[in-house]
Amino acid sequence: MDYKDTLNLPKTDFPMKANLSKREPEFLKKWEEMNIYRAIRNVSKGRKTYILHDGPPYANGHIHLGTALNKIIKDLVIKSKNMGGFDSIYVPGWDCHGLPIEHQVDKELGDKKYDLSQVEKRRYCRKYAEQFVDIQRSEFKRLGVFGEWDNPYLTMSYEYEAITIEEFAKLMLNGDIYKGKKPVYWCATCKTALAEAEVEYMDHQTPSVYVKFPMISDFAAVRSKLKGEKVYCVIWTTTPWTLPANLAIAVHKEFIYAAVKTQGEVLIVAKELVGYCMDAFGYKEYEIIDEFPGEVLEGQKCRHPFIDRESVLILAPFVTLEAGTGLVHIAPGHGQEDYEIGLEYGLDNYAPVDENGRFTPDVEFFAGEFVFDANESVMKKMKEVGVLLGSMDIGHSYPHCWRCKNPIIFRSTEQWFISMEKKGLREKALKSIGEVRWIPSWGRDRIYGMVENRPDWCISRQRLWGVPIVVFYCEGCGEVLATREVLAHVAGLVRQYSADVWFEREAKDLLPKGTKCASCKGDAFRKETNILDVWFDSGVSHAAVLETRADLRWPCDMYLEGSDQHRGWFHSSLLESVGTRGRAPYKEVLTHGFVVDGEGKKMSKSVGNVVDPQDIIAKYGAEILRLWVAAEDYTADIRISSEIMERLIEAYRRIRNTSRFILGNLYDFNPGKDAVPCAQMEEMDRWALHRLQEVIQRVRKAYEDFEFHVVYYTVYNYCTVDLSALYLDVSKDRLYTSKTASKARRSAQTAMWTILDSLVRLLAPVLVFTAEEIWERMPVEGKEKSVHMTSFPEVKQEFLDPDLMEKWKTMIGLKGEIAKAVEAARRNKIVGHSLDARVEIAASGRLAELIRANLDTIRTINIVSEVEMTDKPSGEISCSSEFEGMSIGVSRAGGVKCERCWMYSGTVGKSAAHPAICDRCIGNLS
RNA sequence: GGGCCUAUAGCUCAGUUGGUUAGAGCGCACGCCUGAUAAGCGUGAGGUCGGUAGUUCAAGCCUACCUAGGCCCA
Repeated sequence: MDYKDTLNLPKTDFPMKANLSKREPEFLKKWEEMNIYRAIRNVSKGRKTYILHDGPPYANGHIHLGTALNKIIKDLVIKSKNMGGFDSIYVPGWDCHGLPIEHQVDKELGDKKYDLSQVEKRRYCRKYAEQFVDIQRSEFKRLGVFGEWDNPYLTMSYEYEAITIEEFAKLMLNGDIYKGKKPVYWCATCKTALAEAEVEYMDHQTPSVYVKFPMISDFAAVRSKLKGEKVYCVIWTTTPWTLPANLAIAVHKEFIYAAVKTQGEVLIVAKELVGYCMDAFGYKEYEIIDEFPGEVLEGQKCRHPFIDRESVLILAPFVTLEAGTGLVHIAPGHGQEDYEIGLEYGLDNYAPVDENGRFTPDVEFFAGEFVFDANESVMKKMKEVGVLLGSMDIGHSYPHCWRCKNPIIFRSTEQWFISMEKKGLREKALKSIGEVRWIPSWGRDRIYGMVENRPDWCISRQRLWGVPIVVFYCEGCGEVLATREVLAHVAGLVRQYSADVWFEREAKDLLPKGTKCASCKGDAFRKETNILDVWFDSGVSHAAVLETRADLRWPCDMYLEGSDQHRGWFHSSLLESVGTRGRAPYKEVLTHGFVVDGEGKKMSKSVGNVVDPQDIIAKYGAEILRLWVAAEDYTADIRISSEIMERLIEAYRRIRNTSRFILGNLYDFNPGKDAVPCAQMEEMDRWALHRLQEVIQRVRKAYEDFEFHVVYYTVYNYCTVDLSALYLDVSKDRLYTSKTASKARRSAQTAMWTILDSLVRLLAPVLVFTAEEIWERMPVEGKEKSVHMTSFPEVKQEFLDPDLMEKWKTMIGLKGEIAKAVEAARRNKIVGHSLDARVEIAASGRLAELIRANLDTIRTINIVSEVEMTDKPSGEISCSSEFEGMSIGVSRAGGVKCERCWMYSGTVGKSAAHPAICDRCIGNLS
C-alpha cells in the first residue's frame, strides 16, 4: 500500500509563484472597493494621532525612482505607526505652480501662446498640472501607498492660493518683506529671475581675457620706485561682457603684488603669478621693479579701459591666486560677491542690462547688444584701444537655467525679499532648528549652516503661473499699497475665484471700494506684476494643510524628504513658519539619500543608467520595489542594480515559501479549537516561539526608530535560519507522521500559526500585497477584513523562557557539529540523506549529561535515525572543534527504512499487517 | 573651491564606550534530498575593514591628509 496517503502532507492553494505584477492590481482593487484608508482610520479612531506632512512633489512628468522611494518610505512610516498604536494620517499633496509647467505649456501651445490672455494661459497650466496630478496619483497608488488620494492638497487649489496670499500678508505686515535691488540669477531666455534652486552648473566655454587698467592716481607717491612709469593694473575675467559695468578692482590685503616692467610699461599682478601671466601675455623679457602687499593698493584709482570712468582699487577676501592675475574685476551689478563688496565700499549697483539680456541704450559702444554676443565686441574694442593683454577660450563650470539650459547672467533688478535680519528671522530660525529632532542627526548641522549663511530670500518671479505678489502701486505717487484690508480683500477674492482673478481684473476691481493712497490720496492704482517663488507656495503648506483640516494639527510630527530638501522645503517651511508663528512646523525631520546605480554613481540620462520604477513594477511587481526600499539603509545613498534586484527576489521567494509551507500545514487547524496552551507545548515549539518574541521586540523597535532595513533583516533571517533551516525542517516528521489531531501535531501547528500570524503583521507595512494574500488564507475566525487593519503583535511573556534558550543554544551548536560529521560520512558515501545515519557521540562532563538526557531530541533535530552515547564512536569519526573533547562517529543506520516515515528502524517487518513500516508509524495509523 | 555625508567579503547589512583568530544572510563552489519540488537541507571557499600617515600597550572603530562617490552651494 502507498503509505503516502496516510501522511498529513501540506495542502494549500497559496501559490508558490507570486506573479506579483498580475496579482497586485487585484489587491489594489479590493482595497479601493473597501476604502482601505478609511477602514484603517476607523480602526485607529480615538488613538493618539501621528501626522506625517507630505512634501508635495512637482506635478510634472511621471514618478521616478527617487519619488517612488520617498513615497514608499513615507508609507512605511504611516503603516507602521497605524499598526503600532497610532492614528496615523496621510494627506498627499502636489506642488502645482511654477516655471516648469509654464514652460511645458508654452512648448505645447507653440505660437498659439501669443494669442492667449494671461488668464487663458493660466487655465492651460492648471489643466496641465491636473493631468499630472492624476497620472502621479495612480502611479503612487500602484505602489501600494495608502492615503487620502481622493482629497489631496494642491498648491493651486483656491483655498491654498488664498492662504498663500494670507501668509505673504502676515510677513508683509510684520515688516519682514522689502523691495530691493539686488543682482539675481537672470535667465535672458526665460526673462526671469531664478532661485538658487533653479540654477544648474554645467560646463560652458567662455573667452577669458587679461585686461590692463591704466592707473590714474599718483601711485609713485606711495611707491617711489615707480616714479615716472606708466602703471597698469591687470585683471582677468571669464565674463568680458561685464566689463562695461566694471566699477572696481579687488586685490587681497595680504598677497604680495609685483610691479613688472616690460614693453616700456609697468604691469601690476600678484607676485606668485608673474611667470604665469607673462607667459600668457607672450612677454619673454621682463623685470620686477617693485613688490608690495595688496593693502598698499587700496584707494588707488584706475581709469576704465574703454569708458570714461574711474575704477577704484579695493580689498576683498575672496581674491585667490588660483587663476588670473590676483586682481579681480568687480561689477557690483553682476555678481553676488561683487555686490557684497560693493556695498562695503559704497559702490553703485550698476547693471546696464535689460530683461532680454541686452545692454541698455546708455552703454557706450554696445547698446542693444546681447551680452553673450557682446563678449566678442568687448574684446574687439579692447584690442582696438590696446588694453587686451591676452585671451583664450576656457571651459568651466558655469550657471545655467534649469529649464532652458542656457547660460544665465547675474543682473541687478528690483525684487521682493524676505529679510533674514530685519525682524530677526535668521536668529529665530537658527534657534528653532535646535528644537527639532533631525534624523539622521547631522541634518541639523546641514540646515543650520545653510540658514546661517543664506542671503535674503528673493520671493519674486517675473512669471505668470503662480500666486501673485499682492501689492498695488499708486498711479499718482508710486507709493506701495499693501494694507491689511487690501490684502484680506484680495485673499477673499482668490478664495472665491482662484488667483486667476488677479490677472483678469483691473486694480480697481481688486481693491475694496473707496481705497485711497495714504500719501497722496489718489484712487488710481496699478498691480504688481510679479508672482511668488514656488518655494514660498510649498513653504506655506503647513498653514494651508495642517491648520485647515480638522483631523490634522499644527505643528505636525514629521517631514520626510530627500536630503536636498534641507535647502528646499524643510528650509522654506522653516523660514515661513518661524516668520509667522515663531517655530518650526515639524517636530521631526527625516531625510533619505539619493538613488544611485550599482556603482554608486548618480543616475543620468546621458550616462544611460536610469532605472524606471514602472519597469521594475511591470517586471517584478511593486512589492519588490518596496522590499528594496525596506532592505536598504536610506540614510546614505541607495543603490539599485540588477544584482540587487536578483537578491531581493530570492529573499522575497524565501519569505513567501516559508509562509506557504506554514499555511500548507495549517489546512486542518482551527486556532480557536485546536490550539495547545503554551505550558503543554513541545519544547522545540516553545523554542521557536521564544525566538519569535525576540523578533517581535526587535522589529517593533526598528519600526519605532524608522530603521526599516533592520525590520527586513530580522524577519528574513528568522525565516531562513530559525524557521526554514531548523524549526520547519525538523518539524516535518512530527507534522506529517503523527496522528492528525495528536497533541504533538497540534502543538506544532499552534506554534506555526502563532508565528505566521505575527510575521504577517510585522511584514504588512513592507510587503503590503503578500501580507494581505497570506492574511486572506490564515485560519482565524472573525478576523479583520485586511491585515492592514490589524496591529503589530505584542511580546508575550508566557513564551519567554531564558533557561530553555540557554539549553537550546547548546543543542543547536551540537547540531552543527553533527551536521559536519554527517557531511564527512556523506562524502565517503556512507550516507546520503541524513536519516541514513546512525550517530554515536563521545563526550564528558556536563555536555555528556545534557546529551544523555536529550538523546531523542538530538535525534529529532538532526533528522537522523539513531543517536547513542558511547565511549568509543565507530564509523566515520569527527572531532568537534566547538566542544572540547567531543567526538562523533557516523555510520549507516541499522534496521530497515520505514516506507512511511523514512526512518531506519529495527521494528520494520515485525508486523504482518504492515510489514514495510515501523512500529511508531503503525501506532500512528490506528 | 566651500559645507554636510558615505566608503566593512561579489550583493545587502551587523560590528556595543578602541581590546582576544572582523560577523550574518544571500550569491558562489561542492554535495544531499525528491513527501515545501521552477522548492528544501548540508558543507566549504571568500574581507584586514577605500588609501596613507599618526595617537595608543592596543584602531574597522580616534586624528590628519588623500582618493572615490553623493547632496547642497559657489
